[in-house]
Amino acid sequence: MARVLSHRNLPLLLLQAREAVLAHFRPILNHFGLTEQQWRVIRALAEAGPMEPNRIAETCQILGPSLAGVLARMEELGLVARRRLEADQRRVRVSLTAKSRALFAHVAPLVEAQYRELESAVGKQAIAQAYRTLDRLIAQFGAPVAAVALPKSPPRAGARRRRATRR
Amino acid sequence: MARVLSHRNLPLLLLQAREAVLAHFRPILNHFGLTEQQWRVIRALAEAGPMEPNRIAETCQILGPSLAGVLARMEELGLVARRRLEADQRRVRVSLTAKSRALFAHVAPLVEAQYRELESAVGKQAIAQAYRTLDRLIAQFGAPVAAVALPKSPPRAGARRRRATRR
DNA sequence: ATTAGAACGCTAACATGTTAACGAGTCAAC
DNA sequence: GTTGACTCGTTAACATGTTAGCGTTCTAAT
Repeated sequence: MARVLSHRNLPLLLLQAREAVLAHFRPILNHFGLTEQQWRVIRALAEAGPMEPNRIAETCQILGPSLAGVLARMEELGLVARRRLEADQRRVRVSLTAKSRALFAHVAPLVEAQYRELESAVGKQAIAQAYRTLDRLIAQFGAPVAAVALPKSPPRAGARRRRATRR
Repeated sequence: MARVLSHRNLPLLLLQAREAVLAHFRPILNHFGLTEQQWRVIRALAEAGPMEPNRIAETCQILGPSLAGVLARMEELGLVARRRLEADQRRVRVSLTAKSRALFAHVAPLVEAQYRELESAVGKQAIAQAYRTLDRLIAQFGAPVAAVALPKSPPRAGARRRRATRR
């Protein structure tokens, strides 16, 4: 658990914290053959009901293009169902299946139990404190902040590869 | 900035917080053609001097296999140099080049400036508070915690694909 | 009725994350 | 001196993250 460089490097510190927390839950998900993202999607749909991809994306913090693949594989595995909306053919409704609902019923209690395990080891109010701090951080950093001015012709590390036009 | 599901979901909250913070720095790195990981590596080497891959990995929170690719591309771009240690031919010493040192000299002040911008917008002690909370979180969750018992034959979402032996 | 924009989900191309396993090098026991 | 366990960096195979751009559908202005 090396922690050099963490000061004046908030993103890295958040990454390390996330890893430290997630390490306690990863074994559960692996045991059920679920990826972390699949579990986020299942959990979101189980708690909030059927949703459209863009809502899932922002809820689960997964970008659209990633989500397309995640949902495709989950559909393949029979974990979600996708159908176009009658009213608007662009939009899609994603819902859980019987299989994923059953899976959720198995996994959720274990995740909750692990949570309580951590709470009792770390202290309930320490975790509550973390929630408060993070909530505030997100709210404050979400508001617009002035961006530093960037030089016009910077020394670039690597030229961005050009995209091949598809056809 | 949707924030449903965040409660009783600490990993997701940390992910959202990280994204909220990083959003303010990503434009700088993109401007210089750097990926987030490349910047972490350059910063680490600039601050701590030459290192071996396993040290870089734990410092930058990048897993070994990912780092192998990151370093290979960075070497290709002339951002790092790799050489085997004389004493132990398994080990490697990674160091910055003149090019990446120059790049660091350009980028670091901008990152610092953006940091100060955020501090003045959010409040210095709010950020200090975040550091304290995250440090404690990492320390406490890093310590061993009892793991919940897992069922023997779980309903698996997807069978893990078998690995093809290479030869 | 037609058409320019915008919304939505998606594909494309590449970089990275994750787990397993490999291959070369080291070192200690025999 | 061989052997066998171990370390280190890496490759392999697949899932996901990231940015650009495409194609269809919808909407609104003409």
